[in-house]
Amino acid sequence: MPARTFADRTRDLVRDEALERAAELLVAGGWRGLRLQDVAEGIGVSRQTLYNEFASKQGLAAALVLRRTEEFLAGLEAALDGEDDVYRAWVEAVRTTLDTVARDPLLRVLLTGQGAEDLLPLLTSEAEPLITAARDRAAAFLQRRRPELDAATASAAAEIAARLTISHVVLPLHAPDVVADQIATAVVRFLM
Amino acid sequence: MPARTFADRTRDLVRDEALERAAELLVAGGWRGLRLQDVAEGIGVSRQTLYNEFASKQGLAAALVLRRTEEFLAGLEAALDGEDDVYRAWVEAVRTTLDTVARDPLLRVLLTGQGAEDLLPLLTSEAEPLITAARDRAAAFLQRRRPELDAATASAAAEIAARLTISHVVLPLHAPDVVADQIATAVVRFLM
DNA sequence: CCGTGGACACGAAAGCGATTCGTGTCTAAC
DNA sequence: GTTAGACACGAATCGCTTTCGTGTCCACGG
Repeated sequence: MPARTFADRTRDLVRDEALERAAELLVAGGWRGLRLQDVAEGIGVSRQTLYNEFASKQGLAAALVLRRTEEFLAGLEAALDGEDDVYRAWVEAVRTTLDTVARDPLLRVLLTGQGAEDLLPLLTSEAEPLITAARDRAAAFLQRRRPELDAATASAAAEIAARLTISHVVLPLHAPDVVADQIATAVVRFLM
Repeated sequence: MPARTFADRTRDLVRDEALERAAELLVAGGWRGLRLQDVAEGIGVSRQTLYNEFASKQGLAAALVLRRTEEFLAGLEAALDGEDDVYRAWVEAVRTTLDTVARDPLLRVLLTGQGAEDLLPLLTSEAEPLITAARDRAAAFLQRRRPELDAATASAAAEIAARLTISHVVLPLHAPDVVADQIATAVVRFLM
């Protein structure tokens, strides 16, 4: 049981607001345009406090990436678990992913690594892990629903879905509904 | 019957050598580092001759893209038609594509649009068409082999294969053989 | 005749100091 | 424990000059 003192709670509050504000400024002006001064002023603390909390600008970025990653994976898992049928579950997961990425440039960079000249310098070490993380969570979902599947098949199907989804983010040619149906169909048929 | 005069043949020879030399210099030094002067000296003609033949630096790039595209598509089609079984044909097509792209940076740019800051400024108008062209040729192959397929299904299967292949070019996680098997499997199962 | 080499204007890029800006650290004060 | 202020240091920016490459023209020569 965590002994959360008052100091702990204010600390978390600062982290929350700082990351939120940093995300806004980051997508607005890029990595280079992000100044710690602005983040501090934006939430009403001193610049020094941010250094106490995140150690450096890179540290803040790392915390930001960590948070967005977890949010995305949680949303993905919720979409998958929200439906009984595997096909419909996957349709929902793809659709929400497309939707989320469409309105969040930061997530797009984290997932695809596209147009990152100015956004997040740590994409090289974070873009690939996020994709494999998404694949692994989706594979786990598959094995939860279809316990008879072997791990390799589930992982392969999940990876196909992840790669196709990202591909359609990078190069959209069809409506999201059509894409979601195609990917979900490919997955269920791949599973025999 | 084309009346190919001597002038026509020397003209084609100049085009061939110029495009070949330009491709080398392009992948070596990028678009900005490519000087028409060097191309001309490299094949022993004057700079003016290149302008007579390609009109501009952009014109040379366009001709280069056109040629590489056709070479790639011809190789793809040859790989597909080289096998009787659809699964094995697709394994070969994916494998040769991965192989070709691995050793040709220019093709990689044309197919993926990755790392094109300096290579080919016309990727915006050429990268997407090449992908759809590959999809359409692969779909045509499918309908040749399985005449009972409707156009939409064949096109969808071909697009899935194209997108997956490109995805594995951009972010390779497995050995080419494994990838080729997975993609070919996905295609044949997608076709019921 | 068609290719060549030289000449040219024009805009883009490179080189180069002087200067501003932001990070990261420290300290005195509340 | 947070804050405002000061600081060094490296990176980015500015204004300027100079170089470079494109695209075009023309007189010459095999």
